Amino acid sequence: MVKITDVARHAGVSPSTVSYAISGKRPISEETRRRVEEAIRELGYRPHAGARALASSRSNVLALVIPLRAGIHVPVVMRFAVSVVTTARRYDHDVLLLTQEEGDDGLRRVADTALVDALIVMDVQLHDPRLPLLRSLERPSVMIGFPADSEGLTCIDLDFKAAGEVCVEHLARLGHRVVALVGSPPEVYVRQTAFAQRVVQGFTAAADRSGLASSVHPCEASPAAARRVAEQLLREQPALTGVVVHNEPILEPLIDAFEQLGLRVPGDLSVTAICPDELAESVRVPVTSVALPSAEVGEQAVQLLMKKLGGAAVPEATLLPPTMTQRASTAPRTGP
Amino acid sequence: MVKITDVARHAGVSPSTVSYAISGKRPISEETRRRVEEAIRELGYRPHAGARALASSRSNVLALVIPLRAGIHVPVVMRFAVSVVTTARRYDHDVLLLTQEEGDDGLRRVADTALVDALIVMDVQLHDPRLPLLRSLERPSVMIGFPADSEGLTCIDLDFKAAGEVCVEHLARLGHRVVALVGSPPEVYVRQTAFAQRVVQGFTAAADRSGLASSVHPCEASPAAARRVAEQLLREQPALTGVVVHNEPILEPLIDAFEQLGLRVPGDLSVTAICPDELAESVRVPVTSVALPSAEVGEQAVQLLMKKLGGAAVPEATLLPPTMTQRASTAPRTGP
DNA sequence: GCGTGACGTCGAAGCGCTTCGACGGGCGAA
DNA sequence: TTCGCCCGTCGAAGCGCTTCGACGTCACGC
Repeated sequence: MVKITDVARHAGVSPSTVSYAISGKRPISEETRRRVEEAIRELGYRPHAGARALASSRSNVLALVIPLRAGIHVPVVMRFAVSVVTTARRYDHDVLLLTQEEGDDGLRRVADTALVDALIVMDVQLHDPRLPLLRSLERPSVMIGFPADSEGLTCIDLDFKAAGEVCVEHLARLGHRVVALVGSPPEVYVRQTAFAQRVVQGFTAAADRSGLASSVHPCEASPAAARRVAEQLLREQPALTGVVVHNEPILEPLIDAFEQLGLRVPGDLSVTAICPDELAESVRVPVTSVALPSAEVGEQAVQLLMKKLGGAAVPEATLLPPTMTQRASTAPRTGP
Repeated sequence: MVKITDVARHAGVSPSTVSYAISGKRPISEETRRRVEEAIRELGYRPHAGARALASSRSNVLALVIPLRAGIHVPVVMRFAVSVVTTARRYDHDVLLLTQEEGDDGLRRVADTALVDALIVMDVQLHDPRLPLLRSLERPSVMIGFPADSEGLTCIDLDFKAAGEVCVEHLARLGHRVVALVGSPPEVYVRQTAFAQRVVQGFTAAADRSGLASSVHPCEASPAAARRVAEQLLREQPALTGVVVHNEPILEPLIDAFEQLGLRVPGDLSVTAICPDELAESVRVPVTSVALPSAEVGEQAVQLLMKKLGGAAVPEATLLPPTMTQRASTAPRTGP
């Protein structure tokens, strides 16, 4: 293994000079820097991560805790993770993967052993049991999603309330008067994941504001459940012409179900969704949707963390504004 | 930060004794071990990962390179990753997440800086550009999938050839005489990912052995493409009664397409698939399938790596035998 | 009774890097 | 001309841990 002293000798300088040439933490003459860089290249020098971490008390590694529970949409998690890794690399950091399963112990372990400098936690619940730990940890963290009380924490997510509103407002603008929200599986509400409830809030508030008749329906992530909900909606709200879907796996099955029940999309029924663009585009009838900006959330989460590591203050809450893309699944209301 | 000297003082022993008590690398009296453990608990001691890595030249971290290209099925990758993390934890290791995108440089970086002790590489191609690097690296690695030449490497995967054979043999046993394979998207074959070709080999070989008429059809991962393939099959092989599907996203759309073309599954057409059990079970007609054992592959990959890190020899190739689960999509051939 | 090991513990020497204080030389200001 | 200061570099002191050799003790066998 080639070490910093080898580089120093080869470049005719001291090890500390090599270190400063690499880190830029002290001024180094152009000439010396050149010689050092050349020596590094010629010898193929790579600083030892452990030694670095020990001496500088910075590991340049971030922890990412991913969820693995029922009701989460895997591709979204994956995109998010990839975006975190990619962004972290831009800041010369790596990413350690933890599973939700490890829980508090896992977080404490990687933080206390100085394996990581900071943490990113996904799938935050309203009363997430990890909150006290994250508050007490000496290392900065960012949460994806919002707990009930975000005091002293840093959170980021799509503004799901606004997303729900945007969907309703779009439908209202098209003249629809009776709308329904088909939401996430019941367990998602039961465990009080904030984003699901926020959508409901936004949906309901906007419907009330616009004077629309509305209803909310949690739904299992199976085609059969989708069909049941479709039938129920038609039975209970025969005047229904607008639907908002916040449940990735059943988006397509639900549209199928409506069509099989004799409703054309968007002819008889307009559908909007809150889901990744990728999914919205791949449905048979491309769906007007509010995008789930996983890549952007991941990128910003890392940037927030970098700021905190740099000692800067960051806002406690970052809500990404929803952006709606109009596709083929919505149209002005026809008929009476 | 509480360090090993604090623990030593508190327990009335020397730091080296604490170290040995923790690692068990030298015999320690029961009494001393007890005192040390108590001191650790009372002080909340956590060994500093960097210091450990520096002194022992072991970071206890594994690198996992995940693919992000088109044509791969995200949930499978995710399950695999989770199983790697979980298994690694059982061996007191953590997992660093790298993306394919980082390429050779990324691998070399984490290996050369001693950030990781060993590497797991997914989505290996027949002539994977990373092979020379992995061979030359001083750190052990395991590949998920098989390159054309696995000399000097350690590879593990489902035995896809056998999987293809098992599917055909199952259909043959049910009396089917004309079969087709609907495979992965063309790009998967173009870039010569071994597993896709292996399935074709097994499928073809078994069909020939059993004297079945057979054909092979790569297929894009879209419902529209599935429908086109279904139509084409009916046109070109009107006597077709058995289909093997090796393409997760279109499994359900393909069955839908067949049924819309007037073929009942399994009445008129038997369908088997190579896919995760989870998917096979969630289709409207549960599909007889060979499981994609991502969790098992991940677990065994880590175990292989641990053996290599322990200095033990491991087989170059590990092929997991396919296991078929019979479900509702296959039935004996009826008619003439 | 003494040599021989095994056992349990200690002290010291690093592992490879960062960082702090110091120092010489050059330059501008007084 | 001299003082002070900044620039560029060096040396040394750790960072917190593991590991190696050494040493004292005890039990055992001859």
